[in-house]
Amino acid sequence: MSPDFYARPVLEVARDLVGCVVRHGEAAGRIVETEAYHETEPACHAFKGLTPRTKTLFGPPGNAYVYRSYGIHALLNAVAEPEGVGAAALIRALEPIEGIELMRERRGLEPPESLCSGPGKLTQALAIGLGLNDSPLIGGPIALELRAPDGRDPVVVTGERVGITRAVELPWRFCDASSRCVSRPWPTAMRTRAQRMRRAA
DNA sequence: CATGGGATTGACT
DNA sequence: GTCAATCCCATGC
Repeated sequence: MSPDFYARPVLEVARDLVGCVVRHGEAAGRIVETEAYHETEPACHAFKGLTPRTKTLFGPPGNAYVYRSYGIHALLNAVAEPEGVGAAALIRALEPIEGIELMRERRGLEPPESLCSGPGKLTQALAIGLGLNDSPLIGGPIALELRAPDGRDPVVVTGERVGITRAVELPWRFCDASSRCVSRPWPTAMRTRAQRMRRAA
């Protein structure tokens, strides 16, 4: 993954990350869900400007932005857009590929589709903590690989972002409709698809 | 210095 | 469906 990949509009980065692989140590997973955040809209931490917390967001593209959510969970983002623009793609769900037993130990016994089906779940499964904030995604402890080795193409659908109270109408969520590991609630496009399959069954 | 609010999750009614 | 857990940081006095 080259630095140029991240120095692009965050909507493109978020969309193109679906189908890529995140690796930390012995655990790896295929990205099946992302969301885009940009300084020009109020749901983004960078909306308020440069503070100690948002310093990473305004820094070089291709770094990890890891922050604590609800006092409990660490959430993983990839910083996007040129340096000086506050934007990042939130990685919200993975399909486990490698180190599944390790993920089970870290999360407690779980069916594989529940190990990484949420932004707080996947950081726990991959042992990604706040100490990795601002670390590079190229040549750093967290690695992002361009496409899953199985060559499977994601079926990318968009939807509204989850868990926010402002700018809720923006369709800046990207999901792989062919995966069962996407977090709830599923976007309308996927629910429709599931209903069709249920009717057919 | 005190307060309030989350880019969530899991347990429970 | 509801709700608590838990902590960093932004804001205001």
